[in-house]
Amino acid sequence: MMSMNSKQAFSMHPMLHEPKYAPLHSSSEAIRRACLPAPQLQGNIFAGFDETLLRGAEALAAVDIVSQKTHPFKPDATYHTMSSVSCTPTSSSVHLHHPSVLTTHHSHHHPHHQSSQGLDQDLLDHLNPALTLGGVPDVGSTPSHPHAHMSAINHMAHHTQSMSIAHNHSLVAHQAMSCSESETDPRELESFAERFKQRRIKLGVTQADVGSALANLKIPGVGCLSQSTICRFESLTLSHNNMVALKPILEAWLEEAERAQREKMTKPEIFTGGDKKRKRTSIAAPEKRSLEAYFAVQPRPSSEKIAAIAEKLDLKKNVVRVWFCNQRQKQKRMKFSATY
DNA sequence: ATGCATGAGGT
DNA sequence: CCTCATGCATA
Repeated sequence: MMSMNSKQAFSMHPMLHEPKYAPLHSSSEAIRRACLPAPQLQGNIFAGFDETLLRGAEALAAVDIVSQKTHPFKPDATYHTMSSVSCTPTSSSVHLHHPSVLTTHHSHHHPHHQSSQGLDQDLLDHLNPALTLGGVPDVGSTPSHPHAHMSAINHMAHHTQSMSIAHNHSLVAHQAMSCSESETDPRELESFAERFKQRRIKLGVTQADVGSALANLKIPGVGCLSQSTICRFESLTLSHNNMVALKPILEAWLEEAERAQREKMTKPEIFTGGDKKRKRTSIAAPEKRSLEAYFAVQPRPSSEKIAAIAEKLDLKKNVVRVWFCNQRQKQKRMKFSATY
C-alpha cells in the first residue's frame, strides 16, 4: 500500500480567514446516476378519514412512507457490487477527474414529469405546514431506520467513463482495467469501516481526533477531516467513491496511530481557532414533510417550482434549493442492503 | 449522528 | 443550477 495515496491537485479554497486545511476534494467521476423509480401514487389507503386536506402533500407523504415498508430488510440506496471497470489507473487515489471529452454524463432518464405539472400545482395548493399527520418517523432520525423513498438507484455507474472512452477510440487498449477490486468492494469497505471504528476506539481516540490527526500524517494533499466525515465513514453514509477515496487515508492513519502508541505517546495538536458562527436554519417538521412529499413527485424542481414551494412554506428559496440538493445526495449514499 | 450549508468543478 | 465532498452546528 504505497503505490497509491492521493495526490490530487487541490486547487482548493482560498483560505482567507478560515483555518481550512487541505480539503480532500477532488471530485470524482460523475458516475452512478440515480434512476428515479417514478414515485407515483399507488392507492391512497388513507383516503377516507380525512380527505379534506390530506389529499395533498401530506397524503402523498403518507403513501410514500407506507411504501417503504415493502422492503423486508434494509431499504436504502441500494448500491451493490458494481466491481467493474473504470478507475483511475492508479486506482485508490482520491483523484478521479475524468478526461475532457466525457460528456456521457447523465442523460437523465426521469420517467415522466410532464404529467406532474398538474400534480405539482395540486401539491402546492395543499402544502400546509400546519398539518400534522403524525406517526411520521422522519428521515434519518436514528441509524436503525433507513428511510428510502426511492430506493432503486445506480447500477449503471461506470458506464460514464468506460463507455465514452470506448466510443471515442476503440484503439485505447484497455482490455481489462484492473481496478483493485478489493479496494472498491463494498463488503471490503464495510468490514474495514467496522475494523477501523473498533481499533479507533481501542486507541481511545475520538472521531474528531482522527480527523485532525490526519493532518499529521503529512500525506500530500491530505489535511484534516471533520468529525462528521469520520463518523460518516464509519457508518458508511458516504458515497461509494468517497468511501474508496478515504479508505487508504484512514488506513494509513490507523497504522501510524497504532505504531505510535506502541512506542510512546503522541498527542495530536491541531488548530485552536474558533471564530465562526454559521447559522443552521431548521426546517420544521410540517414543512419538511411537505418537501418530502414534493420530492417524491419531483426530486428536481425547477427554479420556479422551488420559488413557489419556498413561498408556500415560507422559507427562503435558497434553503429549499439546498434542501433538494441534499435530499438527492442522500439518495445516493452508500449503506447497502448487503449482498448477503 | 445528522441537518443544512459552502464551494469547487461541470454542464 | 447541479453534483459531490465536506464541514459547522446541533439534536
